[in-house]
Order: sequence, then structure tokens, then C-alpha cells
Amino acid sequence: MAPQQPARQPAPDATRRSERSRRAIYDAALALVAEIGYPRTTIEGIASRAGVGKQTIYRWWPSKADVLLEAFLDLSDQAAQAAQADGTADDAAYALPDTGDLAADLKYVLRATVDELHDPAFEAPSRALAAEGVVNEELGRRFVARLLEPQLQLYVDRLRAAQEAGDVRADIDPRIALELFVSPLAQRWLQYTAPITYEYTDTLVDYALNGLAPR
Amino acid sequence: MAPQQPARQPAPDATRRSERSRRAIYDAALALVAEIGYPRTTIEGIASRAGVGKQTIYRWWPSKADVLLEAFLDLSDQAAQAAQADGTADDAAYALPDTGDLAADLKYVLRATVDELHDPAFEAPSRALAAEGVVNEELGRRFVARLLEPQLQLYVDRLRAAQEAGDVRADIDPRIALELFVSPLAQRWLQYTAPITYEYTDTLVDYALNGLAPR
Amino acid sequence: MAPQQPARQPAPDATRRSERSRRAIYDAALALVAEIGYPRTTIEGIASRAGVGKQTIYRWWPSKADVLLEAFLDLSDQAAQAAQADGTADDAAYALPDTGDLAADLKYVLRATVDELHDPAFEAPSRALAAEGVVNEELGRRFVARLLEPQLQLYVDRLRAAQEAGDVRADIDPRIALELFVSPLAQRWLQYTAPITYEYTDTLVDYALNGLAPR
Amino acid sequence: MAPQQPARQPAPDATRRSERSRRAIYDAALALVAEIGYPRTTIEGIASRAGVGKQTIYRWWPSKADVLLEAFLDLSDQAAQAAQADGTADDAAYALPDTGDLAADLKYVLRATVDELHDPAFEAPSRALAAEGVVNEELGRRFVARLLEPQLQLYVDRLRAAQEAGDVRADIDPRIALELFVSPLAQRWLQYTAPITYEYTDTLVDYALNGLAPR
DNA sequence: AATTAAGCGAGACGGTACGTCCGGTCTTGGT
DNA sequence: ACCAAGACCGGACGTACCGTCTCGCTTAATT
Repeated sequence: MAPQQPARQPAPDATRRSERSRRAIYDAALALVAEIGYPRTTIEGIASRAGVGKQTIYRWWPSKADVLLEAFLDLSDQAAQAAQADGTADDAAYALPDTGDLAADLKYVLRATVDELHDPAFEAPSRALAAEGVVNEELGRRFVARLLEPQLQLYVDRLRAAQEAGDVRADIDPRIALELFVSPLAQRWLQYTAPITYEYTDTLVDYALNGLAPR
Repeated sequence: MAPQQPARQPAPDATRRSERSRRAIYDAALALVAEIGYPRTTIEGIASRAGVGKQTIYRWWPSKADVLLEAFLDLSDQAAQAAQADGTADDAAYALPDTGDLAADLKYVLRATVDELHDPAFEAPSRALAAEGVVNEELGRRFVARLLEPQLQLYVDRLRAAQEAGDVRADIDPRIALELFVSPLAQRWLQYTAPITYEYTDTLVDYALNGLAPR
Repeated sequence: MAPQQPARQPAPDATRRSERSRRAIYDAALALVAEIGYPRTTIEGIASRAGVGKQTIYRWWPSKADVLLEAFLDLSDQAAQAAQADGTADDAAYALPDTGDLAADLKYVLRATVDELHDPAFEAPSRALAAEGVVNEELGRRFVARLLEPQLQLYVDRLRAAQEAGDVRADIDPRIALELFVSPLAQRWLQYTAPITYEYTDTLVDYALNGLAPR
Repeated sequence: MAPQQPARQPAPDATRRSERSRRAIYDAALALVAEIGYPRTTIEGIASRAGVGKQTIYRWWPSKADVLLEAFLDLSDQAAQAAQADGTADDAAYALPDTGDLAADLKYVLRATVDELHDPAFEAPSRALAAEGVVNEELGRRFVARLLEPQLQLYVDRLRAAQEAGDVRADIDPRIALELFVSPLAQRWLQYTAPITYEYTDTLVDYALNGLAPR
């Protein structure tokens, strides 16, 4: 119906695209970012490590950051599928747990997030993408839309359920409410303002639910 | 007694340093980051714009990010001094307002922060430094220690005062508590997750003080 | 069978070399040396004037002197071909004249050499190469083997013919004999020890053929 | 009457000049040229090795080549004085030997020159100066006038004596005649065209005195 | 003896060029 | 047509020196 992307260049034919090269590029990009860091990772380096011509990268991605973003999305999808395969039906990738105890559920999920933020395989590329997004608004928005927002949506869902159960006030906006415990964790991780522990995230949930003022 | 700094290189003689060049470099760095963005700002460009030899930059700073960090610190100091000069004695640079109404005071300060985050002169360099800090831990910690933490400390002080006044529960850790409203704002700004408005920051303060759970 | 060249670097693919760039580099190098002198001629200057990236020079030549040597060889080849095209069959590029009068032939050729040494197009680059060769033995030997020795060989041939004709003693080594008139000219030109004139070269030939001692 | 040099700069006061520094600069310059070669010898390197400020060099010499020229002249003077001290009255520095046998005397002196040209202490700086002189006419003329021409004058004197003794034809110009055996040696040394041996210089003398043509 | 003024060691400074690396484009030959 | 390979133009990197300049410090020569 609607036209595809405007396609300023001769528009490569995606049906002929080499899946082999695409995978090799993702692997090389993630490996290099993990090994030598994002700033020292170069397109030439990725091409060389992937055994691929530079043009093959430039044909399909406009920048180093875009390569990494797609590589990371691909990695996340794979991880999600793997988790779903050997996990329960209500996988964390699709919904937060709902045991009826909101505080406990949030603490559980945030503890899992703490673990993930300490996983070296995720840390290097996601830091790199976050950093790039800070300075490059267009990519930042894409990063948020594709990776961050879907995860935050799970909190929105859980908080809505809590509102129906009467555990959260009805006049609360869940999209804002979730930031009370998610953003502090994000900031500590992004900016090294302070260490990240289970105790810390538990505290965040308590403070957020009960408020700072005396009751 | 105490050892001098390690000084790995021949250690330039700081007493002979050209104040004129230092200022010109700060100005050029800030101007370029504002005009063409951090990634396209180069050491050569700064040197050229400042009318300075490249070596004069490399002699005193190890990297582009360090130049910008010092330039920004200098800018902040100047702004603080200017504010103090024409302001009241209890300047915001030294303490948050304390009218007795904690919610109002916090809302006031956060609104000022919203304004500052929209000020183009501050936005470009601080974004750049934040981004660099995400990916470069050493610089990130310096950025936090020199710029961010001193500002957060003002919230700690205000919250302590509120605890004494009985407006905040005594068992609350102020350093964590402040993150409930500061970090969400930071994240929205850094990652473009959502717009930043007065209404938003007001809401954050209300949620944080009163909690999400029904009272 | 025979080993390939050692090829210490990744060895660029000569078949893909840009002829256009090569020529532009030669032209730029010769022009700059003529205009501003060898020491002030820089690789960057050559690249810029030739409209070429610096790497294109570094890819194919190890040093400024090598660029100039090849540029000059190319120039000489072109001049030789041009001379042959519109000249007689027995071009000076292939043999010295042999009218039967050795003294006259030598004087003729040396006068032509005097003219050439005063030709600004040849002077600047050949001086530069000679100077570099004095201080850089490896390049000096290449300069001699590729440019100087082939010309001297023509004298050897002419002197051999003279020996057969009985105009030069049979026990004379022509390779040494030619130096009696060629080297003095060379030294005056290289070291500015004294001016170079037709009269001077005529005198050299007379002295060399007849000797200094009374007959 | 007439003013001394125009003195474009404030004209340093030579009476206050530090003899200690001058010597240290000469030594450093000669040592560096011998050790790392002329092109890699820098003014900064000389200053540092001599334990001297850069300005002390720039105050007294206009260029690296001039420093080396004076250093070499100084070295030559010292060598000449040393030779005179432990040698005969008629030192080679003041006159060529005159045993009555011109050929033998010339062969003797040229053999001594061959030895000198192989002396590493003299080779590096004199090559460097010669090379610089090829490309820098002004310095070249100074090099010739101060170093080369005085030595050639000794040949002129010896050849004049030979003319009076009837061993050289009266119509010969000694200044040109000497080039028949001196220049070939010079060229072989400067340009690496061929090896330098006693046999070679002996041959040059024979050829020059007797001529190439049959007698 | 105190004062002055130059040379001096040191090295920061504004520059230029070095030789390298990489970005992004283009061309070639192979599949 | 895509791909691996890599040459190409361009531009920034971080380093090395250039030649000038300023800073304190000797060190005479002059008051």
C-alpha cells in the first residue's frame, strides 16, 4: 500500500541479501564492542573480522551505531526465544510476574534486571548504544522505541493490574510511576553514580510504593 | 612527605601555562560542541578556532573529553559566581530553598532544572560529557564526582532538613530518596524516553512523597 | 621457482593502481620541486596539488625522494621518447655521435650537457636527487644505476670505438677515462666550485686527451 | 667606516658569548650527525645533547647546516693543528709535497685523501654538508670557499711548480688541470658511482698526466 | 657594593608536516 | 545482482620539530 522507505540510493534488493554475511556482521560487531570497546570498533574492523567487504556493511546500514543496534536487537530476540523455549509460558519477555504481591513482584523483576546489567555480554553493546543515543537523538529514539519502551510497557501492564486490585491508587499514571524505581537503577548504571545491589532495588520499591512522607 | 603526582610524562611546568590559551580553548571547545556537535568536534578544530597549536592542547589534556569536561566545569563555576554576585545570599548554588514546604521547594528546583536542561548553552556539552561517561567509566566517574554529585548533595541536605521537620520519615536514606524524582528526569533527558515538562516534574514530586500505594 | 618479493606490508595490488593518480603525483612533485625547492616540498603538498589522498602516495612510495626519483625517471623517459620521435635514428639517447673526430664529438656532447644542466626543468629535481643520494646511500645507488650509469655507458661505447680507431690508447680503461672530463663538469655543477661554460668543457676534453705533461 | 653586517636582529654581544656552550654545541652536532645521520639530527636534539637552550643556538647560527659547517671547520682546524704539532714544518695542510716527481707526489696525496674519505669521523659531517650545499647554493658556496677551495689551491701551487720545472705544459690552467684527478675521486665518493682505491687514484694521475691519446 | 643588562638553560607557544588510521565511495573480478 | 577485496580522496589522529617567546638565573661591566 504505502511506499516502502524513500530509498535514496539505487535501493539494494533485499531478497538477494546474504544471510551469511548479515549474521557474520552481527557477530563481529558484538564481539569487537565487547573486546575493544565501542569507540575503537570500526566499520573496517567489523568487515575484516566478519570476512566481508566494507560495501556490504554500507549497503545495508547507514552507520556503525545502526549495525550495533540491529545486532543487539537480534541478540535480544535470540535470548528471548531461548528463554521462552526452556521457560514457562508466562515468560518475562511477555509479562511481569503477578503473584498478587506487587512489591514482591517488582523486587523480583528488578533483581533480575540487576543481574542482567552485570552480564558482560549485554553490558558493552547496550552501554555503547545508550551512549550513542544520548548524543544522537535520532538513534536514541530508535533505541528507546525498539528496546527500552517494550520493556517499560511490561511495568505499565503490571501497574494497571495493581490498580485494578486496589494496590495502587487509581489516579496514578503508570507510565510515570514506573520511573520511580526504574530510572534510579538506570541512572546508577549509566552514570556510575553509585553501586547497584539487590538491597538498593528493594529499597527503591519500598520508597516508591509507600512514599517518603510519613503516613 | 606526600609524594608528588605520578606524572608519567616529562610533566609540563604549570606555572608557565598560558592563561590566554586556556580560556581560548575552553571557549572554542564549548562553541564547537554547541555548533556542530560533539562527535564532529575535533582537537584540530578546537586548536584552530582557539588560535592555538595542537600541542598546547595535548600538553595539558589527555583527550577531547577532558578538554570539554574542564571547559564545562569552568563554565559552571562562572555561572555560579555570576548567580551569586547578583543573587541573594542563600544562592541555589549552595543550598536548595527551604520555605518549610518540601513539596513546593522540590517542585521549584526541578522546574529550574527543566529550564536548564532546555538551555542550549548547557545542553550540548553536558549531553556530550554524559554520553562519553557512559562508555568511558573513568571519565564518567570524574563527571559525576565533579558535577553531578555536588548538585545531588543539595537534595540530601534539604531532605535531611525535612526529616528533622518531620516531613520525611526518619528511616529514609536521603541519597536514595532523591533519586525517585531526580533520576526519572535525568533519564527522560538523556534517553529521550519522554518529554520534560513542569507538570511532569510536579507529578514526580507528588508520587515520590506520597507513594503509589493507597494511604 | 623464484621467490616473490619479500613484501613486508600487505602489498597493494598493482593491477588496480590508478594511472591517473600516478601521473598527477609525478607532475605535482616535479612542479613543486621546481617552484619552491626540494626541502620545502612536502608529501602533503604533493598530495594536495595532485588532488590525491596522502595514503595514495604512501601506498606506492616509501619516501619523498622515491616519488621524485620515479617522477624524474618518467620525465627522462618521456623526453627521450620525444627526442627519438622527432630526431634522427642515432639519437643521443642511444649512442654518442661518432664522426671519426673524437675530440669534436666529446666537445659536442659536453656542450649539450652544459645546456641541459642549465635547463631549469631538469635542474631542480636532479639537484635534489643528487643531494639526497649523497646522504642516503641506498637512494644514491639507485639514482646512479637508473640515471647516471646508463648515460656514462654511452661514453664507454664511444671511447671503445675510439680505441679501435687508434685514437685512444688500447690500455686505457674507458670507464675511468670518461671521468676525466665528465666528473669535473659534474663537480662544478653539484658543488658550485666554478662556472660551467662551453670553453671549460672544450678545455677539459683537450687536457684529457692530450695530457698535462709535455709531449 | 662601512657598517659591519646589517644586523637585522638586536645583534648579540659576541664578547659575552659562552665558549663552553659553543664547544658543547659543536661536539653534540658532530656526534649526532655521526650517530643518527644528518636528516635525523635536529636543533632540539643538538641543544638537548649539548645541555644548552635552543635559543643559544638560534642566537648564533641561522640554521642547522650552519652549525654543522662551523663545527666541521673547527674540527678541521683542530686536526690541522694537531697534525702540525707532531708533524714536519711543511705540513700537508699548507703545501703538497714536492719531491720533484710530480706523479709520485700527486699519487701520494690522493692516497691520503682516499684514507681520509674513509675515515668515519670526517665522512658523516662532510657528506651532510656537501649534500646540503648541492641544494642550498648559498651554503654550498660557503662550504666550497671555506673548506674545498683552500685544499684545491694546494694542487694549484704544486702544478705551478711543476710547470716551472717543465713537468707540465706551460699553457695548462692549473685550476682546471687539477680537476682531472680530483673531481673523479670526488664524484665517486659523493655519488657512490664506483669504489675508491689506491689503484684507482694512481690510474687517474697517469691518465691525466699522459692523456688518453697515443703519444 | 649595588645595579644593570646581557647571555644562558629551560621550555611553553603557534605552527607545519609527519606517517597512520579510518570514513565513505567506487571499481574490479568472482559467484 | 550481490559479494569480497581493496584502491581511492579526504580528514583527523597524536607526535616531532620548527623558530619565537618568555621566565628566572647567572655573570660581567658600570656605576
